[in-house]
Amino acid sequence: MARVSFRAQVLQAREDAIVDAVNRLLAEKGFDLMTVDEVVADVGIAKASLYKHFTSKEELAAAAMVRVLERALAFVAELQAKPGLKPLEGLKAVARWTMQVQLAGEMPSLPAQNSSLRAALVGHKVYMDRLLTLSDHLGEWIAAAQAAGTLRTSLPPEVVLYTLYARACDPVLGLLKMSGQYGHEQIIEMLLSTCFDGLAAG
Amino acid sequence: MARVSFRAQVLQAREDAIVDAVNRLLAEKGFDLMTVDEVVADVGIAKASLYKHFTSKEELAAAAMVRVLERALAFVAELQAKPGLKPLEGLKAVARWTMQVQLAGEMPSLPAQNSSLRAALVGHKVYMDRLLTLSDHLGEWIAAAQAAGTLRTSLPPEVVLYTLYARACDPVLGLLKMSGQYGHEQIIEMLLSTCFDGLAAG
DNA sequence: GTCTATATGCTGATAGAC
DNA sequence: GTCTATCAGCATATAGAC
Repeated sequence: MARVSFRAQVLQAREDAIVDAVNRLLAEKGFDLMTVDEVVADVGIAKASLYKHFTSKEELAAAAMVRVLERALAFVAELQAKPGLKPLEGLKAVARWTMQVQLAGEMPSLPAQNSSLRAALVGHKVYMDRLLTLSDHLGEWIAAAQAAGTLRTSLPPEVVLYTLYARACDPVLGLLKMSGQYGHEQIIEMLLSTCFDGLAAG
Repeated sequence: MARVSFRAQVLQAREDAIVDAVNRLLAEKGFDLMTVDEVVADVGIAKASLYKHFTSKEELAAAAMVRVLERALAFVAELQAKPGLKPLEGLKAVARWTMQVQLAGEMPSLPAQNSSLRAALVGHKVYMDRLLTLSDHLGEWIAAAQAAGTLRTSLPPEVVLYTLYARACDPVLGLLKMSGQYGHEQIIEMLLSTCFDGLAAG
């Protein structure tokens, strides 16, 4: 195990604080409306200092996304350690987890079609690695669930995967939360139900 | 019928051209990335002229949304004129229509959580009127479908309504379109299927 | 109402001293 | 690496001549 100097630990802590702030602001206002000035004001450092750690606003967003993806990967690993877990249950658990993160105000929201950000993200090696790794794990569950007959085989795995990812930024969740009529657990169960069982009567 | 002067017609045509450009740019880049300069460059007028018609960028977005909502209302009216249309079929037809508009690149995309825009929209009388009118019509179909047993009664009507509205800005559609593996009609049928029948096997 | 020219503020990003 | 001070550019919105 490599020794880590005290100085390096302080730097790491500062970077963590930056990513914390970025993550919260991204969840709150989204990428376009988040400004670097807000980030530095939140962390309590000078803007030039931030740019020593991260070279652009896009890289800030990528760092926040990487951290969320790694949390997701950790959650998936936890699930996979359970023996006898059915693939469909794994998929539902992940969908539930993304909604919990969203309700906690910890899910960064990136514009679906921002060109500058998309370009930066697809060119970001760590981000792409985490995203593809997660997709691989979910893809295995999807294939297994389809083989087990618990997931509809008429849908291409890709469509299932995208549909699950979309639950992480579903505006319906925000609307229901804002209405104040339902508890968090209730919202999650209803959205899980619409996602897996659909709107139509069985 | 009121007589309309030639001058007024020209002004109306110009406003239509402005809303055309706004609608396209909103669909293409979204509200935050759309600039008023692009709009006026697209229409071929001076910026000050645009601000004689619309007093702010938010009002431009509202005008585009009003036009889309009125197109939706016209579509609903068309459907309601058909005798014997089942409520569930009406809801599916509307969902299909929103996806077609989206695939045609004609669906304005507004940020879900932009504060300045949201405030302007909820304070915009015409926009709110059209939105509530449409919600009323869809709400009737939802109630009728639940009464007829074709729509799950375990879901509050509000949740169904929001879920349908969310199909109009579903990122899954854009991802599938970008992948290039599926035709437009195929994409729509798959997403309709996930929406109404769910992901799980029946 | 339309135009040219401009006001005003804020953005992401840097220079250079310490 | 951190800071203060600042840059250059672009955003929305407006003044004032015609």
